[in-house]
Order: sequence, then C-alpha cells, then structure tokens
Amino acid sequence: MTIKDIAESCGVSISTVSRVLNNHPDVSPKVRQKVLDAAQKAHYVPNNSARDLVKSRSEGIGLIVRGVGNPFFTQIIHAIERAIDAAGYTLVLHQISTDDDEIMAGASLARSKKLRGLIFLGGKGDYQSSDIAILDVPFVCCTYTVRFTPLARESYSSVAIDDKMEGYRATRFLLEKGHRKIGVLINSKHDRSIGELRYMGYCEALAEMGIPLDETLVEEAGSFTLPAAYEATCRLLERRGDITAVFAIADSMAVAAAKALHDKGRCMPEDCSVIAIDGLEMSSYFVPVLTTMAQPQTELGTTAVKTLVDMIEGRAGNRHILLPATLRTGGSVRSI
Amino acid sequence: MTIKDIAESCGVSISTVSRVLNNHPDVSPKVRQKVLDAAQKAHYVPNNSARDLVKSRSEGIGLIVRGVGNPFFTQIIHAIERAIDAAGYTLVLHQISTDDDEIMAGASLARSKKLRGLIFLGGKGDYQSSDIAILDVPFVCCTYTVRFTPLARESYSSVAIDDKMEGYRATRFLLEKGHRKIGVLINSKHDRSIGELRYMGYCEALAEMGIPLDETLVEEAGSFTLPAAYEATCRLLERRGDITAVFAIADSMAVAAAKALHDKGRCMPEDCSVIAIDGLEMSSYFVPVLTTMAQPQTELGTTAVKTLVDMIEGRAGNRHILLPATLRTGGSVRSI
DNA sequence: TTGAAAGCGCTAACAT
DNA sequence: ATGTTAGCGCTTTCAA
Repeated sequence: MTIKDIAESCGVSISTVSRVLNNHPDVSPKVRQKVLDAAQKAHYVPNNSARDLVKSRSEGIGLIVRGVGNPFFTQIIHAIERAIDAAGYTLVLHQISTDDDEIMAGASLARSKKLRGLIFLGGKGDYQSSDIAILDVPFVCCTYTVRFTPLARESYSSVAIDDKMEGYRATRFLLEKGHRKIGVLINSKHDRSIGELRYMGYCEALAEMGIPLDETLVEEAGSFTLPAAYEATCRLLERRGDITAVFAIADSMAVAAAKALHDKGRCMPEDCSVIAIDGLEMSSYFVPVLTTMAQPQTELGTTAVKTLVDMIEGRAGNRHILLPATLRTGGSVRSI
Repeated sequence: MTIKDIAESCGVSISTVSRVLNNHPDVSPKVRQKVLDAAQKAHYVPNNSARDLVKSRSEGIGLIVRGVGNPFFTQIIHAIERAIDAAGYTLVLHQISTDDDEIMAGASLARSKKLRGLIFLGGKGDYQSSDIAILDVPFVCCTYTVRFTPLARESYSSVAIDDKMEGYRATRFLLEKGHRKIGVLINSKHDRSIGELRYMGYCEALAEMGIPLDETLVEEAGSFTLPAAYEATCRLLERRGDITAVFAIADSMAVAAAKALHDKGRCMPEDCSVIAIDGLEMSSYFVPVLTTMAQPQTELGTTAVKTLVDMIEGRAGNRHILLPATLRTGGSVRSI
C-alpha cells in the first residue's frame, strides 16, 4: 500500500495524496477528506526510507547509545530528549551493543536520515582522527572525553565529568575520614576509558598523602556487571581482609561490593565503608544510602544538546565542557 | 559522497561499485581494489534508506521497546538479540517512549525496513482489532498479553507470565507465612495492564482464604517509578501501621518500599515483610535479598523469537504461551 | 566482467 | 487547486 495506490483509488494524483498526508494547505477540503478516508481504510503507513531519501535534510539529531539498559543513561537520555525537543529538533535514538563501532553507526545513521548532528553516549573514546573523518556532521561525546589518543581537541566536542578528579575526590573523602587501607574496585587497569581515569584519581589521592600504591589493594573485575564486581570484591577481601574501605569506580559495582561484604560477614559501614562514582537513582534507595560522587545527569544531557545545537546553528565551534559531580553523603561511609 | 561519485572517480559504472560494496563475485580483482580504495579514501558510508527502499524485503525482525532503560527488559533484550541472530535474522531495535503508539511505531518500522516480523516489549496491551490491522507482518507481544479487549486470540501471539496467577502466588506465599494484614502496592487499580492483573491475583488469594478485601490496604503509586512507590508506601504505612507484609507488584516498587519502611523506623523483614514480582538482577544483590516471583527473562526472550520465527517461516500460526515464574526466596519475608 | 536502465516510495519544484 | 515530472541513492535485471 503506497501513496500511488491511494491516488488511484481516489482518482487523484500522487502529489495530491502527498500534500494531504503532509498537511499542505493547497488542497480542497473535499479531496482532502476523500484521501484521508482512503488512507485510513487501506491502513496506509508511510515509508520513512523513501521520505528520508528524498528530503535534502531533516531536523533530526541522532543519539547513539552504547549498552542497552545501562541504568546510568536513563536520566541523561530523558534530559537529552526534552532538550532536543525544546530546541525544535527531533530525536533519533539508536542503540548499539558493546562491540559495535559507534562512529560507524553514527555515520550511517546520519547519512541515512540526513541528520544535523550526533550525540554519543557511552562511547569508547579511543578514536583516531582517521576514524572520525567519516562524520560529516557536528557531534558531541557525552559522559566521556577522548583522553588517550592524539585527537585534536578542536575536532570534536565533549561534555563529561572530570573522571580523574572525581576519582581523586572520592578517594580523598575516604582518606579524610581516616581510612588508610582502601581497596579499589575497577573494571580494568588499562582499558583506556573512564575507569582508568577514575583509578588514576585514586592513585593521585594516595600519592598526595604520601601513601605508596599497594597493588594488592587493586582488584579488576573485568567488566561493570554485578556478578563480576561481586566476585572481584570476594577476591579482594580474601587477599586483604584488613581493608576498612572500598572505592568502587561505579555505583553498580558498589552495589555488588556491598553484597559481597555482607556475605563475607562484614557490615557496611561498621566494618568496611564503600564509596563510588555515578549517582544512580536506585542506589539512593539503598539501606544505607550509597555514598557516591553523583554525576549531574540531567545537566550532562542538556549541556550536550546545547553544545551541539550551538554548533549546528553556527553559534559556536567544538567545545569541551567538564561538569562537577556532587558528593551524595549516604550511610555507607564512616569515620575511623 | 554516493556510489555515483565513487563510480566517476574510478571510471567505472555505479553497478560495478555496488557489486564491489556488496561483495558480489563477478568483479575483477583489479577493479575491486580500486573501488575499495576510492570508497575508503572518500569516507564513503552507504545510505541505508536507499538500500531499504530498493530491496523487496530484508531479513530483519523489529523489536519495539517501550521505556528507555527499564531494567527489567535488559536481559530479555539480550536473549532476543542472541536468538534472532542464531535464527539467521537481523535485529532492528526501536525505542519508543511512554506515550508513543507501539503499533504505529511497529508498522512504520516494518514498512520502512521491509521487516519480516515484530516483537513488542512493554506494550500497553489494550489494542482493538482495528489497531492491529495496519500490521502486515506477524508479531508477538512479549511480557504481556492482551487481556482487556475483545481481540481475537488467533489474530496475534504472546509470550508472557500469567500475571494474575503470579500475583496470586506471591500473596499466597505471604498468607502461608502467617501474614493476614498485607498491604498491596500497585501502579493503578484499573490501568488495564499487567499491574491490574497482578492485583487481581492478590484479591483472589485473599478471597480464597475467606479474607474480605480491605481497601485501606491498597495503595496506588500512579507509576512504577521509585519516588512514586516510596511516597505510596509512606501513605500506606501512615494509614495502616499495623501491616506485617507488603506485596509490591514490581521489584522496582519493592526497592522503594523497603527504603520507606526503613525511613519510617521499620525493619525488613522483622517488622514488615516484602515480596514482589519480576526478579530484577539488582534486587538479588540487596541486603536482604528481595523475595520475588522471578520472571524467566531469558526464556521469555527466546520463546518470543521462536514463536515469531515459526510464524515467519510458516511452521505455525499465532500462539499464546504462558511461562511460569520462579519463586526466589530472599530474606525479605519472615514467618509470623 | 561490465554497463545501461528501471524502479523502490516519496517530496518538491514546476506547470497548468 | 491539482497534475506532471525529476530525482533522492541504491540494487538488480537485462544486455553487451
């Protein structure tokens, strides 16, 4: 069922059908109604591929999200959605999985839908300048910034927290509470991502206090999943039963760590404190509430959109914005 | 940058370029390499709209998901992804928001991408037969079944748990543990969705025991969000401080309920037990672990795909499958 | 092995 | 107010 079929069944031309379906004014009420009725009766559904193909450009902004159901993205996505809407653009959300190439996915989406710009959420952040050359629209990396490659700063935009600094602040908070034997729960020491940056912050805080880095306090989970973090915490506790605090680089890992502590017979925070980074909504419903460096999720989203729209509308070039996290003081940390 | 540009820059025809880009065999190695190089150098990215438009049909299966970041969907989506892949099809995931029309979104996606079938996750389930008439491919409703409208059972497929029965089982479990004053935390009494069904199960379990339904034990949160469930629990406790147990119709609501209990000075499970339905991964990392009727998430996904593929390949017609939930015994319920 | 040409379904000039 | 027509970028016969 295409507009051609409808045109024939109504005895009008396809352009008239197209006009009706797109609410163009120059159509007589009589014909308009006839076409509408026919479309309804025939269960007509427009083919967006054909539409996208013929339009020279859309008012769409693509959002490439890595990781179905990463709870940390929920609020950011909602904020982006609202901000894009408010700016008069249309959100085109596209999910990719862990091992997909976000740049490719973005480029493909942008071409196919004639998008005006792109936002990347949860990207790997290890691009080469040759990688991003295929992107012919402005884009902004949200929640991460390309730190590990010689990508020219003026060739892309980013909106994120200062991961290293927040890792430093979290660790520093524990140090100030008197903790000295602080285990750290990370994804991987050298994954060239936010995890590595947060870990660097941990190292820096210790160094500043003159505490040498003790490798036996560092535990790699290999991923951000709950089971992996749980197992990692168990290993850490087995090796270092004397720790008084754990810094988990993500709220999700902290949740699993808290459970592991409990299962190993330790109370949180009496026997062992826990702090993290992210500020998931759900971790604020824990008992006790998880102490964490909460990312400004809504602001990250709105700022990403603002930065992008400024570029699209020629008001500004590429920018890099770091937003501060906010300490959420829960009951998972105690002074010693 | 289109295949036409590449064709010109290589001095070949567009059909040759198309052949190279699609790995067709009948191209000389020399020409193939030249085209590949040119495409690479020019940062060529195919336009999928044009592709989709010209193909008579794809091997794609659409997955329409309502609700960005509903944690309950994560595992199901992964299972669907794997199953679709294993069956030789391609997953096309499409997110819609709360107030979007999933049937429309599905129909549109199916038309535009020439899909072979659709899976709906988190649909409203209140369709009229006129609504689904626009769908010209087989589809299966996953995690819900259309219970509240006179939709002919043979006109669609579904794979879900028996929400009413699991609501009954959860309530029954509390009754067997000796609880009699059981508060129930629901989304809405008459939202014509799974929430209503689960609530009906609660009513049935009470009725079976000869306990009259006490409206003051029923609290509507208005949504499945944590803040709404938290507030609802507070209202419930204020009105009925004498309850010894709460049945929350979803794990997410139970999480908020547990926090509210704590903040109101009640211990879980000593002062008040909590049971729910869903079986989120995260709620099994709680202390104490949340007792819940865990949905067979992976099986729901794989069964949905199997049902759909059977229809696509003509091996079967529409079917309705109910899968049993499994009681996950945590520490959130005690006997009295 | 390669090219020419038709057409997927639609929009947007341009005519009338 | 309505119709005609030229593509959008691509795949796929059909010829050569």
